Amino acid sequence: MEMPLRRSLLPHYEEIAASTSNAHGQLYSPSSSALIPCIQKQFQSCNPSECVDDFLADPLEVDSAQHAETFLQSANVVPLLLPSCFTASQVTTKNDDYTNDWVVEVGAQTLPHLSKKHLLSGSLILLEGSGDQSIDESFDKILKFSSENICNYVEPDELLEHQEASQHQRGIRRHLRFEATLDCKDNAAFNCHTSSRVREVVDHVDSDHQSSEAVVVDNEGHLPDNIEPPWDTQQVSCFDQQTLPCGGQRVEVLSQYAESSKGKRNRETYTYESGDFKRCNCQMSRCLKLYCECFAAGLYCVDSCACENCYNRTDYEDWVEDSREQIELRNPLAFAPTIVEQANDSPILADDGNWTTPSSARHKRGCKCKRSKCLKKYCECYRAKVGCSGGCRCEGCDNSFGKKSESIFQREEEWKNLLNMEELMSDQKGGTANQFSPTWEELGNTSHLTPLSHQVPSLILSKIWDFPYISQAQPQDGSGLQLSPGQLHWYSSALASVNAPCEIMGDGSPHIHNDNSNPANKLQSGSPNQERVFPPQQIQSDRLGSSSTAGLQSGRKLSSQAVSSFPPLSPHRNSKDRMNQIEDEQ
DNA sequence: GAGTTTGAAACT
DNA sequence: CAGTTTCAAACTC
Ligand SMILES: [Zn+2]
Ligand SMILES: [Zn+2]
Ligand SMILES: [Zn+2]
Ligand SMILES: [Zn+2]
Ligand SMILES: [Zn+2]
Ligand SMILES: [Zn+2]
Repeated sequence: MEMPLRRSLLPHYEEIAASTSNAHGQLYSPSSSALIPCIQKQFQSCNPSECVDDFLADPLEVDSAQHAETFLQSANVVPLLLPSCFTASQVTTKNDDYTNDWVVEVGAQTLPHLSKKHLLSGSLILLEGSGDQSIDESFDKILKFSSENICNYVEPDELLEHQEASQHQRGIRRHLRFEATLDCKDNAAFNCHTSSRVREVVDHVDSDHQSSEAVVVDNEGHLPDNIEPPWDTQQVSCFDQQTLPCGGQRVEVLSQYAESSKGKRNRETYTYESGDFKRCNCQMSRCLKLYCECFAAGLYCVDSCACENCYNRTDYEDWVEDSREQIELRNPLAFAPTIVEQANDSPILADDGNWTTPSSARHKRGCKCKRSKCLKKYCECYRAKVGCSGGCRCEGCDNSFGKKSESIFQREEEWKNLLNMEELMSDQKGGTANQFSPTWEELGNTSHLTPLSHQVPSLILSKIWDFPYISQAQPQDGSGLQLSPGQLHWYSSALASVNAPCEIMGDGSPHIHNDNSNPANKLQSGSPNQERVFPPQQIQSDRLGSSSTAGLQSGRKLSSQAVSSFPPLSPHRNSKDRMNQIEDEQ
């Protein structure tokens, strides 16, 4: 199916999303240079009802694989420049009011915790244009491609009913929504099949067409973030997994668990074929503490969350931000990636007779399990589907992904201990004997110590992969999730620095796990996983440099920031105060 | 769905 | 840093 191209110049649109998505629903992040020069070729708003009709009638029955392949070839672009960083709706362009330059933003207003100061120089660099004509053409193709999945629609912002908001943002907003989802089910990068799954469409009524201001709206609550696309690779992640055209109507994808009446209007429900979208269930934390898995993963809560008194919403972006900062004050690495992949360059002979290089991803902080034996999801290591490491303080570890005692880290520790002992021994030679000093005999049998391979940290997986629905062992595109600014930072800063990603086999488990409780497991069973592995030094340097990004310029507030209605912000209020204020509200 | 168990996060 | 409390998920029935 080839949807008509809806693209034209729309000078009255100040801001319009230029996201590029293929039929897999994945966002393609064009190689930098392309974006700016071509960005003025914008999308024409389609007739809303027509769009919706299209959308409902034929939800992206596109020959996606072929299309994507053709596109990629013709575009002559290397996928994976910015894999799985953001959703289509998180990429926006706008004309800077002052410089008249086109600005590309990745998720500034859509990423929940993201303010402009968090915009990474890396991603911006990637998106800044060079004027290269061939890339322009490529991007043209991208636009063409994505335009089939994109349309505008006008909707009155509910929040504009707030006086405060309307003072700042009169008139309508033009919203881009990419809120249907696609499955991608193939281990080949672009050999995917797609299917749309739209649960719920919420009608909104147009109003006030007078304003020329167009704001790409936040994507609060719009997508089944935790949809479990059976990505088999992260390689496909140049594309957003969840884009669909949806004009004139606001399409919300809501969980089967979501309350059907949250004051929203005119709901019309469609059902997904499958999927478990439920997420957090917080009651006391307001989803502003690490207790909340959404918050901890750097995601906004979604409608499928069953949380109460949730502040982890775009409406409360400032509180989210404050809470983040407060937590990072306590632990600067609180939102840092927690799963670190260390490439084990010692291939082992797998059951199938092939040589494989087992992953040695480990939890950075390690667990402290006492009763679960690291055999249940109580254990963070097990939950992340990684083995326990020397960093774990677990007791009676029986982690089936790798016991602490068996980990290369443990072996490394043992070797270190051994070497320390040797040093002690050599020191002793000229010194006084110590009854507690080990003897060479006490150094014992080292036969159980397997030789250490060169263990180079090669992949730092974002904490987002810890999220139950996005496990590291089932690598999938993180796009579509509303990443927090910090999350985006950790992630895309690493990605932005990548020069030549290499690949390793991604299934880190040397063991066979039949985790039927995880739908993603079912969907991806039997497919080889591949993960991107990034050069360690760059990641390291990026991470070290991460603390210096706070000084990045901040632009005008974006829609989601301006519509916060609870409670009014005091300009000089610090984080602690704000959090206390929240406490007081209770 | 209710109740229990668990270990991280938060707090002191 | 350690001990305690709080919290929400995982688990059990
Ligand atoms: Zn929550
Ligand atoms: Zn949530
Ligand atoms: Zn919440
Ligand atoms: Zn454990
Ligand atoms: Zn562990
Ligand atoms: Zn363990």
